[in-house]
Amino acid sequence: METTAHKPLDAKQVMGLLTQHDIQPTQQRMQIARVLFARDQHLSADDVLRMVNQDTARVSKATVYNTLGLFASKGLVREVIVDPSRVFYDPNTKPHYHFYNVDTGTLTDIDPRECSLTRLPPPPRGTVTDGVDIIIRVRSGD
Amino acid sequence: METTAHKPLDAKQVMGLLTQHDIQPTQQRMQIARVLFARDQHLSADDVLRMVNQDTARVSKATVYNTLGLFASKGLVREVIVDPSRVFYDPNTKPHYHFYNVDTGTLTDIDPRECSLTRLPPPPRGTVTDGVDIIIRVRSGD
DNA sequence: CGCGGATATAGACTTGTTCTAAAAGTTGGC
DNA sequence: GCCAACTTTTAGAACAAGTCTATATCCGCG
Repeated sequence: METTAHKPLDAKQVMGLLTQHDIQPTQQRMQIARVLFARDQHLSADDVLRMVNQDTARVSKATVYNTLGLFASKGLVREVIVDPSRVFYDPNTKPHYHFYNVDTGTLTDIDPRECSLTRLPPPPRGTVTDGVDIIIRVRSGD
Repeated sequence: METTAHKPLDAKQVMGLLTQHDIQPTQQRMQIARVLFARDQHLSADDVLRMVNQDTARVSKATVYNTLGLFASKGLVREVIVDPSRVFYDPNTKPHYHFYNVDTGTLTDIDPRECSLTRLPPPPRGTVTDGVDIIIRVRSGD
């Protein structure tokens, strides 16, 4: 059901990803990238902080936030804003959309071929399009 | 460019709106609704708090938040989640989509007839669709 | 080695939002 | 009209995601 099935990446591959995106590979950036790209998933900053620190390694909260922001600005990951209480980071930067389960807080990818969005309106005067998000909000029958 | 051009409503009409949506009309709910429905606009809770209190009237922060949540749950207004730093409330509950200018923080409505979204994928097993959001993020050429 | 710029860090801080416990308002029965 | 039960409002404390600040650490280069 996922758009792409990432395989866990080794150190060399993660480093490649960073340098390709103009990001100096440092210890903590590698660790964070490793967590993000371990699989297709949608993690909050807090998730990343916890996962990165669950074994010995120490990465500070500030660094996690800085790094996720950096990754997003360099196009390494995509920020997904569906829940006012936290931002999700999506390692899949190819065009695709999302289901968001408001009861469980779960995000699921939608392959862009599964929905046809044609004929977008032109952006307002003096602006340029930056991205298109489609979010289908769903509920578990509660 | 707006989907619907609301005309400012008088007290009687605002009360009608509330009762039609199963909401006990109280003083403060009326005031908040009056601000929201004064025109087609996208206000944050904070905007509403300020506007409701700018003249004599006093409505507490807690009440503004409670009331906006109540209105949203009763379908009187729509919550628009595009910015992690605040939720917007949209008095237009008809299906429509949004431009979001990430530089200015401005929301603009998109008439659904301006973009054709056909063929939505079915919601994941055990879930029902709650709503579809389309957000076109734009930047002012900075 | 040791300098300088980039990066990381702890912890204080900010800010939107929620919670809590108490006060005020509303309603219906008598 | 008056009381009891319920709903709504309130001030302010609490909370949590995210940001800021000032200091420390790292790292490449001469």
